[in-house]
Order: sequence, then structure tokens, then C-alpha cells
Amino acid sequence: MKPEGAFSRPIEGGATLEDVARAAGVSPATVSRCLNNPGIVRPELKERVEAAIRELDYMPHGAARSLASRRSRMIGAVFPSLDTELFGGVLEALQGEVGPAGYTLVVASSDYDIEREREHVRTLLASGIDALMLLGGARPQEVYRPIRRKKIPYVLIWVSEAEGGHPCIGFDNAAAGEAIARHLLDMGHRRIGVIAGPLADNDRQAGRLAGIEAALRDRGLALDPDLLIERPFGVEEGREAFRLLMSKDPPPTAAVCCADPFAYGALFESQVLGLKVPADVSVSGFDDMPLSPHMAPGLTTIRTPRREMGTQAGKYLLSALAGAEPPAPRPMGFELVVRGSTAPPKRT
Amino acid sequence: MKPEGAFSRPIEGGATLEDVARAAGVSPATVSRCLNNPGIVRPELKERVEAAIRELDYMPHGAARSLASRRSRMIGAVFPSLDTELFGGVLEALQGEVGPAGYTLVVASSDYDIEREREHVRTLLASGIDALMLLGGARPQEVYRPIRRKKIPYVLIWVSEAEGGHPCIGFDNAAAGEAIARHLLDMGHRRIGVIAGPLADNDRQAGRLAGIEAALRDRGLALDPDLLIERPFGVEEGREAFRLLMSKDPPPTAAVCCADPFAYGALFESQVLGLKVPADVSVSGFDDMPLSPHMAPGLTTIRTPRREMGTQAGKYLLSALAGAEPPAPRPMGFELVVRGSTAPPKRT
DNA sequence: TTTCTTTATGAAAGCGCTTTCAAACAATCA
DNA sequence: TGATTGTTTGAAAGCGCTTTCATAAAGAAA
Repeated sequence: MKPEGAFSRPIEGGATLEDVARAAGVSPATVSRCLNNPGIVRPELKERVEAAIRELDYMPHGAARSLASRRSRMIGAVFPSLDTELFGGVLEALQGEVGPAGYTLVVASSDYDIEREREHVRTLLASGIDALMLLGGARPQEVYRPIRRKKIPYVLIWVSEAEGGHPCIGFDNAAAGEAIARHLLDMGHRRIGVIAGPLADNDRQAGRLAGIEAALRDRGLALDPDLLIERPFGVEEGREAFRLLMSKDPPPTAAVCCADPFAYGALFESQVLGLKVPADVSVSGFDDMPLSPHMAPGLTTIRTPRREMGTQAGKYLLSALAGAEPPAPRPMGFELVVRGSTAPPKRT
Repeated sequence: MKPEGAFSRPIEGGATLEDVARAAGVSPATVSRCLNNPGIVRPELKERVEAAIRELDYMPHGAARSLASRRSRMIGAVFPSLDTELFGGVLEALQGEVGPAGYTLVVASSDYDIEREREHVRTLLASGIDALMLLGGARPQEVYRPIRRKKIPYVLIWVSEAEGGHPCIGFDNAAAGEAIARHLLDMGHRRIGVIAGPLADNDRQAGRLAGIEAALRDRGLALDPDLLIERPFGVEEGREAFRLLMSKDPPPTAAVCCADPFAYGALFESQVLGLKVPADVSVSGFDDMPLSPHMAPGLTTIRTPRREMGTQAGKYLLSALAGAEPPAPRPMGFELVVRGSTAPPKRT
């Protein structure tokens, strides 16, 4: 038996829409309309309802809304990692875009593990997200099946295109790799070392490397396999890779790092090794993270449109959710930022 | 009219529990039990149900589950910022703890804005989270009202206690501030400058500062108000604050930074100013972020138990969700990490 | 064998909301 | 004035699942 007639203020565990309707003397349907489509309710009624809502401190029940409306107002996002400024900004920008539209973010970190990502996608899908953002395009196509089956909009960021023709919001990693390599080549470097993150299951790193190789090929050069060091992301790993690179005979005249933290490591290690950057060796990074302009010397790097990707991904998903035909996202730009860490190689 | 009898495989928009029940020849209740309490179902039936689930690629409908069971299996977390390695690790650790228990994370960033935080709390509450993690204890008590009303477990991290007696998982910021200040005092520093983040609405920064002042007071000293620089968090801000500090007459012999990025800025700026650290001036940080050991000189700082806080917060919420009486979390430790950036002041 | 437990299952009643659908008016047009 | 169109509102039927509750089946006890 329900507590009838009793007007005890604090309704156990929160008022329901029905409580509000009763308090305002209208039907539940009208209250619902006030919440979802206020325009069609007579102002007088609307006010009564709003007063009741305030009075009871009514808070809609998300699950009930989702079940009835078939929309959860939640957007899922899976990142390779969250423990980095690299992706954190994207998350913030994404929230900044979809939050005001009434969407909440459900996030997960896959720790760069494709299998874990797949699980997270399933979990998020089960929790009822209305749209999904993934990072990069390196994953088995089966991952997309349940997404498509649910018919929810999704988008890949950080890449400009992905196998399978999925919608992407990002820049061309290969072109960016080419740009940085060309910058070094134009200055006269011929023997170039590369420090890259894990290449398997990471089309961003693989793309950057491919771009570098393409630029070399363009000049009739090839990347010496001995000068390609693959390491997990990290400053310490960058130091170690740089040391290794400089121990080669002859050492490269430039170390191209496919992620800024590697370059930070290289810069720090160069001091230990007694090498002057850029006089003895040039160092370049990738992504222009917050510390890059402050390093001594300033780090030459590629500025990637991180927050912009979050914002655009948000806009894209929002418009798709609104039923609009997705406006075919176009590749975004990047920018070569030349600072003090690169210079022509020493004359020999 | 429902599609009857038709055994067309791909059920529009995903199979429902009823579809599974029909396919397995059992009642919906039994399927539900297989999902939530497999122990009480006869193995033979369970297998049939599991086969049907696999066959239909059934995925439970989160909202329906939530509505019926009154649990959403979602945990909310509001951070001051996500665009930093400082909090990212906490998020990852939290996920690592609650994810395996079947919980999904709904996150939001308040951008260090107390009002925005309050809104996010309401939004998360409305979206039905089962538990909530907040950071710090500086907020109006009213924020807790809707949380308490919903009767969901919550916890504050990054602080060891908060006004209002809310459960906290963290360390004593004041004690940490005291520790770093004492380290400098013990080495003979008497004129100490402080670079702090915004103090309003930030009990972590305020606590650290209070600790520093307490340590000074202990030695019969006081913090010269002129040597306290308050700035938004950032490397650039650290540079600027350090420059300002060193322009005082006489300049402090040590710059205590209440966040590592400030210290990075100070270290970089010291080179520009032609000051040797620690010979001319000592610099200390706070939090031991990833770059701190790599700086030249290595940064003396306080190591805070970041990931540990995420893990413990997860454990705490999980046990509270399991109905256990919360095991009264005790303050966590921190560690003074002495590296090259601090040394006794020059003899005068 | 009968009776009392114990265990496994199904029927059915919601969970709190949205959304047709139809009814009730009000306004507009011949 | 009567017919027509438009605008608001309420009644009621779910959304897909969980969870009593009652029933049936299977042991245990007598």
C-alpha cells in the first residue's frame, strides 16, 4: 500500500515524477512534458509543475528515463590511457562539448590493450551509452559489430582515416611524421634515429613512423633498422633509447622521437652524456605537450590538435544523435613547431 | 503485434532477456537468475541459457536492469581537472579496482570550480550512480544533502579529513607541507618563499601552506606575506612566480612550490636568471610527478600516494556497496623525496 | 508411506518514466 | 452558426529487467 494523502515532505529516497504530478495537480504526462518538451505546456501549468519540482527537490530517475525513452544521455569514451596529459585534455574538451547538451561521460582506459578495449566497449554498450568515442583505428573489425548493431553513432579520434571506413576526427599521423622528418632532412641531416612507442596495435605511432620513412625514401634514403628504437612510452625509456642511439657508430645526427616524453628523456640524457643539443645532435618530439616550450633548449615538435579533437568529436556525435546526417569529418591540421632543439648537423 | 515464432537470427536492435528465455525454453526469471545469481540455477538449465545467450549475442539492457534492481552499477567521480597526470592516475587506479567488480565509471571535471562541481554531482546523481568519489573537502555542506538523500556511499580523496566528518581517503596535506618546510629549515634556510596554487576552495593547497607556516612558527619564524605567491597551476606560472620571488630584496634562499609544475617552472627560470640550483637557491616541489626525478637537478618533493588513493577509494566504495560497515579509513602516508634541488643555503 | 523441509522454477507485479492516442476545448473559417 | 483545424491534457500501455510469491519437485525425517 502506498503512503496516500500523507504530505510528509521528505519522500523516502527522493520524490518520483508521480509525486510531483500529485503535488502540482496535473497528470504525470504533463510533468514529463515539462521536463522534455516545455514548449507545449501551458505556462500556468508549467509554473505549478516547476514549483512542485523545486518544492520536492525532484530529481528524475535516469534509468527510468532511459528505459522509457530509449536514450541514456550518456556517451562512452575509451582511451588507451588516462594517466597522461595527452588524452586528459581530449576528455575535458569532449565533456565541455557534450555536457551542456545534457550528456554525461562514461569513460574507460584500456591501457593500450586491444583486448581490454574490446571488453570496455561491450561493457559501455551494455550500460546503454547513446554514442561512443574510440581512439585510433587499430583494432579488429569485429569490435564494431555490436556498436553497429546497437545503431549508435561512434567516432574514432587521433587518426584521419581507419581501415573499415569508420568516421574519424583527427589528423594525418603519417603526414605529421613526414613533416618533422623533412624538417630535419632540409637542414641537412642524413643519419636519423627514431624513438617510437609500441607499434603493434597503435596506428598513430605506426603512421608517424611510416611518414618518417616516406620522407627519407623521398630523398633516396632509408631508415637504418639499427636506428629505430621501440620502447614503451615514458621519459626513462626515452633516456635509455637515446643513450642506445648515441652509442651507435656513427651515431645519428638527429633523434626523432614519436612522442614528447621520449624527447624529454633524450634532452635530459644528453646532459649526462655531455652532448650539446642541437650542436651535437638534434632532438625532436611529437605532440607539443605543456613542458615542451620550457625545456632547454625548447623542443622542436609537432603540435597536434588535441582539445580540438575532443571538441569536434563531441560536435560530431551530438549532431549524429540529433539525427543529422554526419557531416563527413575532414582531416584536421597539425603544426610543425620549430624551437631550439633542432639545427643543421655539424660539418664533418 | 510481436514477431512470433519467427526465428530470424538478428533480432532488431539486440535480443532481450525474453528472447533468450524463449530460445532456451525457460522463463525470463530463470535467465535473470543465470545472470545475477547463477549459483541457484540447475546446471543443465544454466547451460541451455548460456548457449542461448551466446547464440543471440544477448547483451543485458543496463537501464532496465537499473530500474528493476535499483542499482546502476555505475560509480561517479568528479575531479578538479582531468588534463593532468596528477589525477589521471587516480582515475585509472579507481577503474582498476571497481571495473573487475562490474562497475563502470562516470566522470566529470569541474575545472577547479566549486559551482560546476555541485552541478556535476547533481547530474551524476540523476544519472543514477551507486556511489560517488569527490576530491578534496572544500565545498558547501549542502552539496552532500542530495547524496545523503539518495543514501549512496561516497568518499573524499586527497585529504585525510574534511569539515563535516565525511569519509576521507588521503594523506595529511598540512603534515606534508610541514615535512618539506622542516627539511629546508633543518638545512638552515630562514628566508623561505612559497609558490602556491589557488587557495580559495582548495583545501589541499591551503593545507600545504598551513603546514609550511606551522613549521616556520615552530622555529619562531613567520612566512613573509611578500614571499607568498599565489598563481593558477602551470609551468609558466611557476616561472613567473619564481622570477618575482627572486626579485625580492633580499631574495629567499629557498622556493617551496606547492605543486611540481611550479617547481619545474622555477628550475627552468633559474637557468634564465643565471641562478644555480641548489647552490644559489633551493627549490622543492610537491607530488613527485613523473618528470621530477629527471629534472636537472632532480627535484626534491613530496611523494603523494596518488594511485593508492584511487585504489583505496575503490575498495572503500565497493565494501560500502556490499553493505559492509565502512572500515573507517585511516590517513595515508606520504614521503619526502630528497634530490638535488635542495641544499643548505650559502654562508653569508 | 506420510509429512516436513529444502530447492528450483515460473507467473506476475512492478521499477519510474515516456509516448502514443484520444478526448476536450479553443480558435478559425465559411 | 456549424464545421474544421489546432492546441493542451490525461489515460494507459509499455520500455526490459528483477524480485517477491506461490508452486512443484525432490529429499529427509518419522
